[in-house]
Amino acid sequence: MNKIMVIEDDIYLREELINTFAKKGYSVSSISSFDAPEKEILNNNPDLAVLDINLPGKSGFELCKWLKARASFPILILTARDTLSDELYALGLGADDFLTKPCHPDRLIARAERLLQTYGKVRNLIQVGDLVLDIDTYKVIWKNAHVVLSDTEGRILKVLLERYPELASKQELLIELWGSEEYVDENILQVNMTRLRKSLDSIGLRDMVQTVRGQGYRLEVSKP
Amino acid sequence: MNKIMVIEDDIYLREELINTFAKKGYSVSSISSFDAPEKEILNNNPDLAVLDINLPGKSGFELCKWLKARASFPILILTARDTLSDELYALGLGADDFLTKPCHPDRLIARAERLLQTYGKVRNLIQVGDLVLDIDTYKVIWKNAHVVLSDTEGRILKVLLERYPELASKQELLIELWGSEEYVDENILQVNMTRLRKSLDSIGLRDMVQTVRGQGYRLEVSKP
DNA sequence: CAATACCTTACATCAACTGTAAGTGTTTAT
DNA sequence: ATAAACACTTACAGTTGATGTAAGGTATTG
Repeated sequence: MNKIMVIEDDIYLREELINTFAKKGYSVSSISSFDAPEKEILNNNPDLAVLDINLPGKSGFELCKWLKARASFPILILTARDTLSDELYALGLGADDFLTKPCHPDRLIARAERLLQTYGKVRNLIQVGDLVLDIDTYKVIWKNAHVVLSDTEGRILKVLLERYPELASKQELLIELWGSEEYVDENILQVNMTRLRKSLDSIGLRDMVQTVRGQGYRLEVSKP
Repeated sequence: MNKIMVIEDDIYLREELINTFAKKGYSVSSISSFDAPEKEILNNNPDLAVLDINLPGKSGFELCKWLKARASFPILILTARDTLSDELYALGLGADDFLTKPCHPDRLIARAERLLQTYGKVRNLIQVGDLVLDIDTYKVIWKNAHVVLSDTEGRILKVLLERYPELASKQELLIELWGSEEYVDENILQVNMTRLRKSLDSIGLRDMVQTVRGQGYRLEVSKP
């Protein structure tokens, strides 16, 4: 069954939420510490996150934005802040739904299940800005165009997307793609960079892969 | 820009909705007759449908269910019926969001844009029951498993899914896949059926492709 | 039990992907 | 200005996976 992660600091509400989902048969986990919640959530790799806004430390808004840039599970915001501007802000950050407390358990369940169903179709996607990469098939979607990359091109783009907005060093790429940086001709990386750039060009993504002389490569993605 | 279709019988509200979306730069269309709205909507092929519930003739609920079985664009329900049971019913039918009138235009826009963004990633998918096929890459997703089919296998499955729940005749398949049914050895279809079945087996989809002796093949898909 | 329809496996051909090699272009430092 | 270092591009050949053909096996029907 699907894994749901509850990120809520009020202990009573948290237990109630866990109960609500557990009764429906979901495997539920929650945050044990709000010192570094990001890592804990990513490591848990849930199918859905239910997120409060008013948290100790990093706010739910920040967390939402941070997670959306890295992970591909849906985020449902559940908060007592019921103003329209909060809702608009959350949706703008990429939140997938926005419910206000108090919320009827049936509504919460129904909304959560809708998200799980929708995202069941889009598993294994990495999204950065307008760009989407399917890591099973290396299909790249951008605006209304798409192209299917070869295996090597796709693996390179995957590394670049995972490092974004940082650069990926030549060493990292050589190790990730060819197992070692020793005894591997750096030319193989250059050749495949050319190939990747050509493929991305074909759907209008010119100059997306930028060279950082002496260090590596970096993506330049226009924000949505 | 994205196409939005407004399905609302109250003429004043309809114009207001059209205006709201048009001002944001969307291409908006609406229903001209409620005699046979299904065909008109499908022909229009929008990126998003905004749907009222209380309509003359077929109700919005029925329409939602009918569309979800055939089309792949998101449906946002906008209605004056504000009970929880209405919302649960709509979400259960596959509606992607449920807003109640009166609704602030900014909220409507934000929710609509979120749906457009999410569904931008899932373009070119055929879904029947729990099964999803990406027609660009022929990736099949089922429950938590997936497999990428070869070109020929994928094209066969695509035809089978398009004909579902009817059968696809051998002639149809031969013509669609190899251009003609004359001078094409029927064995090539059998060979590739074996290959397709083997691939589907590998993710647990045993006996999904059924033979109808003397006629063709049919899918047996367990409903979600 | 024979005829028909369907299934399976092996094999050769073909196309796409990949790494190597060699040569060209660009940037940096002296 | 010029050489050295770094990066890019193109061509080529080996390898791999997909595809259609062929041949033989299995299942269903009357």
